[in-house]
Amino acid sequence: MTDAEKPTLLVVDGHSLAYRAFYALPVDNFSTKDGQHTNGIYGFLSMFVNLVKAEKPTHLAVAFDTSRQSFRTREYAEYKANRSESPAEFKGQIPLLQDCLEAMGVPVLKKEDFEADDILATLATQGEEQGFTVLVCSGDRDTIQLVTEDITLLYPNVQGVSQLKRYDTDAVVEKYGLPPAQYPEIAALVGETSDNLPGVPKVGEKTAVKWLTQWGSLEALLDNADKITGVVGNNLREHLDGVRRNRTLNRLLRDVELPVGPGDLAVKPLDAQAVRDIFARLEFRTLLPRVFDAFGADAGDSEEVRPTATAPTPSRLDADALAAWVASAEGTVGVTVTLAGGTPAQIGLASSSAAVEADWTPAVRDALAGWLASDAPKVFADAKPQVKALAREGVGVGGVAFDVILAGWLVRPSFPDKTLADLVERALDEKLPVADPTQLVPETEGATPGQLSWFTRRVAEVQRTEMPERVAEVLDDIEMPTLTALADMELAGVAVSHEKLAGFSSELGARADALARDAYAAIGHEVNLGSPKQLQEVLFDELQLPKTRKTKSGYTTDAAALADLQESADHPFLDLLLRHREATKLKQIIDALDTATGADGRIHTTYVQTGSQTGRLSSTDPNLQNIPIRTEESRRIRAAFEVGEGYETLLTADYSQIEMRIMAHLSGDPGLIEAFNSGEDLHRFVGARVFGVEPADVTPAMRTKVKAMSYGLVYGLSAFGLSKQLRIEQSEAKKLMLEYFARFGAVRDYLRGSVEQARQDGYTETIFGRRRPFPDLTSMNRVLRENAERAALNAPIQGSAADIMKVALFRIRDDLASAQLRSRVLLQIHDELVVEVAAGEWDAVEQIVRARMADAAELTVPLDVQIGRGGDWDEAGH
DNA sequence: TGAAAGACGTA
DNA sequence: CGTACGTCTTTCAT
Repeated sequence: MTDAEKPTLLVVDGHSLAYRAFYALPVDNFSTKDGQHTNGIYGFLSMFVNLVKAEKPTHLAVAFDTSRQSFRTREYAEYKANRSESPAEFKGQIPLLQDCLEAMGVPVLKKEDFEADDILATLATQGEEQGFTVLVCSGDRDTIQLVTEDITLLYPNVQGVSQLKRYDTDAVVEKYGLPPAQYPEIAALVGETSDNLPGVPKVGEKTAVKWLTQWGSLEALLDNADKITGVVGNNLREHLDGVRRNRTLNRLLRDVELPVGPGDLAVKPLDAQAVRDIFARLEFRTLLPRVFDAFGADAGDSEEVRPTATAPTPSRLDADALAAWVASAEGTVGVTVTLAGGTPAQIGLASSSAAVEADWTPAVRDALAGWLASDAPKVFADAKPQVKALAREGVGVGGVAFDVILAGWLVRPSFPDKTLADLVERALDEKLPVADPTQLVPETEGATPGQLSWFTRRVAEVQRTEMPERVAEVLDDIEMPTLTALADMELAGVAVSHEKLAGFSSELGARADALARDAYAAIGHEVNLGSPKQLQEVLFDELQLPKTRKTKSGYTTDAAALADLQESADHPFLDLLLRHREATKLKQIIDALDTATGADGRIHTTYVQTGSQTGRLSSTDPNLQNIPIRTEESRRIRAAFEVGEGYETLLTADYSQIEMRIMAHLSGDPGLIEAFNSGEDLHRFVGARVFGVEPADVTPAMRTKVKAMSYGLVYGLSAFGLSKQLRIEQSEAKKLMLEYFARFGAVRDYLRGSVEQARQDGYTETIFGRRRPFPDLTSMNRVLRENAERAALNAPIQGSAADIMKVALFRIRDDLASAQLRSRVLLQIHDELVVEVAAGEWDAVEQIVRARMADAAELTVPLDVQIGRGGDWDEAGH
């Protein structure tokens, strides 16, 4: 039986987790109007539904203590005697919580004289024997002893219950240095304060582990207690009985007689009405949909019945049969590699007539590697993580012909479908079978990898026929090759200097503290400088400064507004606040980068190819597309991005003024085209035209104005906005715009015309044919319509720039590969690339980058590329 | 606990 | 009353 087929049993210690939730959530904020406290219930259920949603158990139970008394207190009266009576506010919540669970169809187990953990231990042990994958969720450390190959402990972090840490055998060994079964021996020596079980004085975890490792077991250690020297040896000898008692008490019972066994705990449908009723009583609203979602039930009101999609039952093939199958497969093959923590777990393949699948084993890998690497056309649902996982296994993937997630995004960039299940509903109007935990005898197993591939193929077929020709070209010619390039970049990562980051971080930390102290002094008391709400009180109530721009709940304290305030009514607090913000912001960014650095000393971001509505990429975990650059000091962060081991230097390449160049191309404006062909500085050229002077006589002030105007054009700037930014009268801004358009009239005509075109078509289009729908352009709501107009103005320009950069990116990658160069692209920041250059390859790489960026699109104006070189990103960025 | 709001970093 | 993003912190709901 494979893991995927094994049923999963989840057993939860309701008492300990609700208790933690009770202390994690402020009790005042969680009570019903008649005064019933609900924080423990809410916190527990919130954690619980997340757990069920994430782990999808097939069998489930929650255990509770019945009282403080148990066989342990009879054996040792002091057991847990140090615990203060749990507050009445908490106790009252337990029966209500049990009611909730019962309404949700979750078995609630308790047994007089035993603790919840004994029930967990019994069920976990039986479950393991009966072939379950068992998850134990408890806030009691003693449950560590239960962990085995098949039993994993989920243990809440220090604060609250939102984060659960997984303890499998490896994690326990890593943390304690001994196998899980021996954890109680450590605990017996060290003692457990919360259970009122004193340990051997002066013996902590370190000593306990050392002794147990040395003697092999607690028993052997105690037998040889006379051989331990020193004070700790004496202490041990004086506490032998205590240690034995601890060990007896912390042993969880695995044979508690229970009315049910694991097999009786199959997840069953929740009673929707009962859940609604009790949640209404507890005044839980947001929790309701989450519960229905986690338990796969329908909230009830509007049920659309869709047929459940069907697929052939995939054959499970061995490596040789798989190799034979792919060799004879015709047409595009659907491929699904299921992942477990970034490594392949199973693979499923589907042709038009059959589906096959297998666990991912070395034999399967070797059997399929050749076909995977070949040009044989393949279709995926979200290929990038799968391609990356295969790459880590040393398997290249070629022929990545279609990705249904990318295709779905191209057609509906505003509401990209995130999963294959979404697309099966949209494209096939069927429901993808999902493992339905609410059904006693599941009608539908979850779809297997082979079936997922089958559906992926079918979705792709429908998408292909429904996709406009030009959009299909964007997918084939831009997005698919980009996908592979991005996978390479993410795998490569970028090297960062921990030393540089750490040094800068502590510097900024000290500065932030000092600034905060000065700021408090300036107003005579402390205040949370990170709280806009508290700052408003200080600025507008205490200091009586003039009111700033309104926000939804008061007045803004953003940097621009504070700078304005400084002009009208300066107060020392303002400058200190601004500088504090700057220092803490930089520190945050630095610390985030530091923690994101992998064991290889590099940061591996994830590029979200469907992350924008315009065609741009986005970058997450961490976002490497918003690393500071504007201030001299912030560039020290860029200086921490360095060339990595085995490489010689970093190369940066960026398009200068690519959006204005696209504007020149799209509008065909002769003046703007001439500006770019003249080689003159753009803003100087434009300034000369607008103000009617020689280029040499364009003053810095004039240049600033036309520069703001040019950039603003791309965003749909108004006279109001322009006046605001340039801090000039609105009338002057209006005049500037009129002068600008008098000289560059085709630009205005283009912008107007493109919005009108979009209004008629319902979408905008980039130079390459990427579309973005704009239904709001015909809205009767003026705010909606005007917002859509500005976005529609911008979309073809920003989108065309994104298209061009993508083309450049994958061509550079391909050229570097075919020239057999080791150098590789690491980062893309919209109009900039960062390349890691190997020794001796600079000239070749620079030539490739320059050429591929410049010729990525054929415009009426040249694409200018700036190249920089240096040992770090800051140096290279000049 | 998790969603929303506010602030701010980039192109 | 300027487009496109992601992340962090605080506040608030419940």
